[in-house]
Amino acid sequence: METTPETRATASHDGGHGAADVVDNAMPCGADRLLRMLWGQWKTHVIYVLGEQQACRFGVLRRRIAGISPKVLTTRLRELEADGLVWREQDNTIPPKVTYGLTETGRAVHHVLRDIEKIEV
Amino acid sequence: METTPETRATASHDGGHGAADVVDNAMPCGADRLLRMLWGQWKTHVIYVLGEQQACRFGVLRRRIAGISPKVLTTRLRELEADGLVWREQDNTIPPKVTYGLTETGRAVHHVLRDIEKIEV
DNA sequence: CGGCATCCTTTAGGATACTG
DNA sequence: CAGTATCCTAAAGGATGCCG
Repeated sequence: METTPETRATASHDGGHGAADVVDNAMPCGADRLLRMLWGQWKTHVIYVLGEQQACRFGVLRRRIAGISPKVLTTRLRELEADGLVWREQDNTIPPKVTYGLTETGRAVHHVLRDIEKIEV
Repeated sequence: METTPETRATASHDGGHGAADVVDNAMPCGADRLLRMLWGQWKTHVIYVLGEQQACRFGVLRRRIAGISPKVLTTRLRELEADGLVWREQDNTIPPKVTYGLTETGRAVHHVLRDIEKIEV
């Protein structure tokens, strides 16, 4: 799902008969792409925690998100980094020190998260 | 995942030693709940299409969302309805006629969807 | 400390066929 | 028309354990 970005809207060959009910492929839904960056069990929590401070180390992040396993946290962070929502800074020392934070886009997302929170359900 | 709402934050027993790094269980993240309503492959598309008009019949909806199967569309609609984002009106006639639309909350979501779309990535 | 690697279980998503 | 029912595959998610 994450690996194949455009698996849909591939049905434009059309049998050849006159198309009147041809599907509306001009689906706007740019929000879909961004929302997809927020799918997955812990994404919002990561954004939240990172949004509360300027930067955060891996271990701290992990402790602040109760119940997440290191593997999953790493995966989430890599996804968010690949999507340009999170930056990562690594010290190649022993012991290693890796710091994470939100990018500008990440902060924008953090902001809409706060808006979403306000919706009464 | 949808069926077990609070599987996390269950680690408050604490060994007994002074707790300084005790996890921050007061995770706010109310956005998480709403965002979760938007997970799943076609949710945003449904909200979008329904948001463009006042109401929409099942078949129309299905044709406007290229590639979705009836089963999946039904599932998505049931989920959105259960979450209070979509209403459903059924005529028990033959042939049946079922109409869907956004609730007030659904419209609020549709609105933030438009905001999210504006985020530059 | 901050990860990868490996394995496994659960869940989501979809194709197809049938029905009130 | 608007769904169910059944079956199947692909991902996501998570529990270890090892390594630089």
